[in-house]
Amino acid sequence: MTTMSDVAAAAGVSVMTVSNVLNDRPKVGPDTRLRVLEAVDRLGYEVNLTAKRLRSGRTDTIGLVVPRFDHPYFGELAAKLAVALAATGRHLSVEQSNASPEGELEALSQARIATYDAVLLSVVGLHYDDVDRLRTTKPVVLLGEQEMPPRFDHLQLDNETGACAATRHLIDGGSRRLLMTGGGDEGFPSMSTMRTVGFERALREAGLQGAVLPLIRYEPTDARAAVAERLRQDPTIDGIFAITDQVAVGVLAGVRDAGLRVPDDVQVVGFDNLAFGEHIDPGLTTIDPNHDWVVERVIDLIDRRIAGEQLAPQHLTSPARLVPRGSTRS
Amino acid sequence: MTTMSDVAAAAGVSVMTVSNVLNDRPKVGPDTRLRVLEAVDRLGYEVNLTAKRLRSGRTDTIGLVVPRFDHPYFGELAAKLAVALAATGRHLSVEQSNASPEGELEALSQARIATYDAVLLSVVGLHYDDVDRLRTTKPVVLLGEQEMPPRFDHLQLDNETGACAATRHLIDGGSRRLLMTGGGDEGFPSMSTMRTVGFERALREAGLQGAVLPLIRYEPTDARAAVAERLRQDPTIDGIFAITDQVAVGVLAGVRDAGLRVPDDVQVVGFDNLAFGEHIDPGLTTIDPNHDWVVERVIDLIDRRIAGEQLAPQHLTSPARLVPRGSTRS
DNA sequence: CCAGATCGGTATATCGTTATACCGGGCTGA
DNA sequence: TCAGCCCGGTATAACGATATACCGATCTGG
Repeated sequence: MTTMSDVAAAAGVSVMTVSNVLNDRPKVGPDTRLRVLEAVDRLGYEVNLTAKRLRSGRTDTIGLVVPRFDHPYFGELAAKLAVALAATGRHLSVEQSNASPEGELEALSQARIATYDAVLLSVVGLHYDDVDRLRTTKPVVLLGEQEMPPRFDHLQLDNETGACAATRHLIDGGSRRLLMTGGGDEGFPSMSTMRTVGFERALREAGLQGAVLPLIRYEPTDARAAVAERLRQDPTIDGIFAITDQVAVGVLAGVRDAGLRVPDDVQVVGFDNLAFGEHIDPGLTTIDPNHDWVVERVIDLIDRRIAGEQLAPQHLTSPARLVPRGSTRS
Repeated sequence: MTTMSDVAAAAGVSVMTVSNVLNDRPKVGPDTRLRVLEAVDRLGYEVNLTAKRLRSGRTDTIGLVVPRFDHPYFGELAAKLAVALAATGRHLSVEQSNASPEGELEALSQARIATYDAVLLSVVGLHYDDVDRLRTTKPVVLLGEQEMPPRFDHLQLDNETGACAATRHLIDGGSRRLLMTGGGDEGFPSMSTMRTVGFERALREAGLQGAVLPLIRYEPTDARAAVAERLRQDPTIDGIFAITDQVAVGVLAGVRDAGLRVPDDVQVVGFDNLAFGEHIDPGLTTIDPNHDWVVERVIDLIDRRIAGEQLAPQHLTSPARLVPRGSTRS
């Protein structure tokens, strides 16, 4: 490995001068700068980021910890974050929190967090205590709907309002016998609980009754089977609010399995606005989680925290917006 | 920040003893070990990974560089890699290569690569020269179909055989007027070129003719419009090989837009076996890229390289397998 | 009973940068 | 003319861990 001293020797200057040139610091004459750059080029030198990080205490890298890589929701969020961070010369590095089968949550160790300037932690599927254990020097921003220690900055979706809007949209489109697929009150304000609350509020306001069909896992396969089964028992259901778009995909298939048509017999609305929803048939009506808003707020927050600004823990809620497509009539 | 010296002082031992305890090295008595662990616990100490990395030269972290986070293909691969690496106590960190609008490919700098023990580089969308410029100390394994400097280890899919199998499957199902959506000979053995070659080989072997409909971007929206348009011009087309599952989603929509039915009027087959293909209607027949095989080979390779084993650059090709579903008849 | 091995533990140098303090010389201004 | 200032540049000490060599005591064997 060629180091800064090699370059310094080759250019006949001190290491500090090399460092100064490479970091565009003042105090270096134009001719010296050229000599150094030439040496850098000739030796193919590149800085050792690990050493730089140790000494400077900064990494110019933000960590994003997600429960799983293969969920499109996080992929879409990560892509937008990466672009926004790149605009200010920083990098995004994504890690998975539950990779080890024992669920050891190593990505949550304070040691790993300290290797970033800040960490965005998706708390979906994490427990209050897992997060409460964190004693960290670096800023941590929580993302997602789960009750978490209030000392952290925390961004959530407006799940209740979104779910309420989704349900109202079903009612406006003529549905009267509604089913929510996935969800149920989990006893704390989780994503599931809040969306269920929104669903029930819309029902109440319209003077209707509805049912909730709980699911163990919010995946298409489970949802498909459960919905088909339920529709066979109760073919009068004419509107389904799926707790996520992933579930909605299963719901669409389940409705078909039961021999019914979307949206003619049953309207379906999802939640998350994943990219594929636009392209399937019928297009999936859904609630948009406003990733752009989240990205903007998150970056503003970490910038201020990294700058050392003292402000009370921020608990922000992103507005949610209905995206009507072919799976509803409206 | 509490450091190792703080712990050493608190336990009344030297820093090396603390280090020895924390790394399970021998040469430390049982009582001393307890004293140290107690101090670690009391002070809430965790090692500084940056310092550890600088001194030891190892990071226990593997980098995966993908062109974009929001493509499900990479998400699914990353998830499997993360789990496999966790089994041996290592971590996976995912970066996006083209986050900056200027396409500066910073993730490809030798400096960033050096922050990992090894890097898996998805070369989709990269140019030969971008990769050829890399002078790196750490092992780099290329993933994906693109002609690249032979001095690197390189894993690819068997695109030609897969595409041929897909096309043959269409023919077996009764299609005679075939269209490939996306693809075309790019003049070098890219994913696009090789899948096109496979398509044409199957046609030739069956004594059929077919057409290729090139696409600028392999995304559903573009594919949908292009296919609908093409089917209106030529309604006799009765089988479509979509170059990727993402494209296939658009193709399915485009076929519907043209007033035709899948698979009755037009059979469709994709490539990549993305998770959603199982759940849409009709289920998408596709070619499975064998991620498990790739993960196994990749890990074996980097383990040997990290261990310093000298072996010629490995160029491996993963077998591809047909997954028949409802979008084809057979 | 003593040489040599073993055990528990430590002092010191080092990884490759950046922060800090400092230094000599040419200018400026009174 | 000389005090003081800026300019270009350097020497040295960290950052927080690990590798290496070494050391004194206790154990073992002939």
